[in-house]
Amino acid sequence: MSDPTQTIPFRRDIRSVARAAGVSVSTVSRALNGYGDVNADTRRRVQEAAEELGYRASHAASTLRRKQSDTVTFMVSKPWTKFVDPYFLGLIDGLELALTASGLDLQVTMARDFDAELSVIRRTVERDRSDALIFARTRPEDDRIDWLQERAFPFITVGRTLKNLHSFVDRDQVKLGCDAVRRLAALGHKRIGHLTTPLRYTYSHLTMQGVREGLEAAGLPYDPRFDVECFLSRKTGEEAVTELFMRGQRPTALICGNDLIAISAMEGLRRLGLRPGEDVALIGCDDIPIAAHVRPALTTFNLDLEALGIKLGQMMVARLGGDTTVRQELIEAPMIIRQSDCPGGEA
Amino acid sequence: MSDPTQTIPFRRDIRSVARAAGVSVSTVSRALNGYGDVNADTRRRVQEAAEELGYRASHAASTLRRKQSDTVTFMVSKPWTKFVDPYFLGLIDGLELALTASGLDLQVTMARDFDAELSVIRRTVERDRSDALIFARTRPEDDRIDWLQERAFPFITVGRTLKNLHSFVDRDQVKLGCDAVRRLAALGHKRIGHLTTPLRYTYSHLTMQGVREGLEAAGLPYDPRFDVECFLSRKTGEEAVTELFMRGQRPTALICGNDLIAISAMEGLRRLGLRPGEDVALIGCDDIPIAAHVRPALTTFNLDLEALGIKLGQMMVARLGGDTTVRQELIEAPMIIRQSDCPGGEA
DNA sequence: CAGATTGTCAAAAACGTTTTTGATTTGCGG
DNA sequence: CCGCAAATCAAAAACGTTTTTGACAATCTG
Repeated sequence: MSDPTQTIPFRRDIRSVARAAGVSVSTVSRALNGYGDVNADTRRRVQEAAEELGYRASHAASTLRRKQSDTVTFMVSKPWTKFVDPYFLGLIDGLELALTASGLDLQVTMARDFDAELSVIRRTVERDRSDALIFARTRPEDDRIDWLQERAFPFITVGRTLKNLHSFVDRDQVKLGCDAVRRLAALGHKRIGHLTTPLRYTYSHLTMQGVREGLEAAGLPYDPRFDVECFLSRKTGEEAVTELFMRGQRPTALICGNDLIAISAMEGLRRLGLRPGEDVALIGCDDIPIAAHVRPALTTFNLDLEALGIKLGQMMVARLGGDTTVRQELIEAPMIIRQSDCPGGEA
Repeated sequence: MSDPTQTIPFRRDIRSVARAAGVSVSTVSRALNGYGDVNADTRRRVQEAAEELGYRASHAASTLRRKQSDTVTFMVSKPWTKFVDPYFLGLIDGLELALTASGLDLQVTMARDFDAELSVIRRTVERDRSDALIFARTRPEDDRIDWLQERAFPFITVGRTLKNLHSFVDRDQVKLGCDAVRRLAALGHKRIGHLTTPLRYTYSHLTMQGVREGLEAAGLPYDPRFDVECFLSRKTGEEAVTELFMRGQRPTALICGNDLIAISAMEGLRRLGLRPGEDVALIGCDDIPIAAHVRPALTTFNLDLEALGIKLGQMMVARLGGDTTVRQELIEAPMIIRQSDCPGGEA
């Protein structure tokens, strides 16, 4: 049994405030929402009464009447809930900062699995729970985006699609892949493996594109047999490395789609009797906190996710403010050079 | 400019459905909400019409009328948004599973800093956005809980307080601390350091209590000089180790409040010329994904957070179903023995 | 067969806001 | 001193549901 020492059972609706302040209901509303035609003295009286009673407008009633909830929904998909993905948290941090600065609430909902994604979106949109949507993990062709565009519902994605025209923020994955190759090529590597993140996501394709461009720029041939797709849930970097070497490819360097793949790949290399960072160079991606602490310390790409989130939030504020121009923002990811990318490349 | 091929501008309110089905508004509501007094045939017709139109009841209107939102809010505090904390994600995963199974929506909001916590709670409660609250990182005396109890607003915490009587789920931290000491004592260690998580949280105190109980059970003296508080944002395990050894204490084993502290402490040991897992034993806590991959692989405590989340969700369902009995559930955390807890203890 | 009961539905009253409309006062120029 | 504009506010009409009330049949009971 809950046993509160002193409950507060008072009715805290707008009528009580009106009574307490000795004005009409409509005046209370105008006073609290900062409208013009209310006397400064009256406004003060109303504000005091509201404060006194601990009154705040019911969100449901306000939303119903105004037809907007001042709420933005961020949908997070399954892989992020299962694996610890730094992406998610830093991004939301910045996003929340930008949104609350403009009086918007951020609300996060989960999509348990692939199919749930669309149904979460439908629940949110059809029930009018939110003014706009944000989600990531975009795919080359993404039916979530088709659905939203059919209904002209505001949304911004983190990541691109290859089919639709829409606003997004994204990391410059192409440049990232290119930079990784350039770095390794400069260190003398000629056979560069690529352990990619799942290819169902657009960003994996863009990284691959960057890798290919980098190879071309370095005058190296592209051989698809040096690519292995890593599914975080099933095939770790360790297994990918094993597969790569079993296949007969013997890369002297590995570009890894993320840091967990890279760290796990180090394990795989050791199992094959190779020393990561000495016999085989590695470059990761994301710079998760542990990346600096593993041995050899991981060379990787950082990304200021909070900044990305802030930019995302500002774009959303503009969009909800009525600006419907499509904005597509790319962020550069600087390389953090540590120890895992060693020279190499003897035949 | 967004350029949807085919927008759907139709009004999708309950009136349209009523018109389409040739019945009254009230019948539509009763039919869709599964009430008894509606003919099976009529109900089918209504459901078809609703399906056809893509109708769902506006959440705001429904909430306003029913005075409940069928929504539970999980408030996540700053440290979780800044540091990658596996706690958060797995827990929410299970929680969401249990809640949606009962038709409740989970919604996550962020509290940017210490002060924001109460104001987030106030926004949620006073504006009636949610039927109940969940939050973690409880402190020995927690004014969030005072505030909620004053208002008799439903909530469940993850973690305990030392002052109030309320429902919670928690890990059995005392047993955990005790187990860690027992393990190390059995391995021959006599001088055991404790790098605790921040003491403003209750669970740190409970772990310390467990450690003390374990020492006593093992016949070892408790010396507070072997405790160092680690603030994740400022003092990593590395610095804590340095401080501990500089102080002149030379523990042969370290119990670390979480795995990041432990991994960072390994670094500190190496810097002092000591080999973690050989010269000094370490036990971490939480079993984050990387714990198995560092060298030496970290001995730590696992916790089935998804199970904890499910339990939490079920408690919440019961609470919102009208059951107001206080429930306090403790989960045991099994030790995962790897390599970092070596024998030791020679004087 | 009268009266009571049931089954099915429509009408209308909420829920707590915001916004429109219009009424009353006040200030002001002529 | 009179009409006109500006300032201030109250009344009332929404917003889209759910739930209560009650009306009308059809069915049963005695």
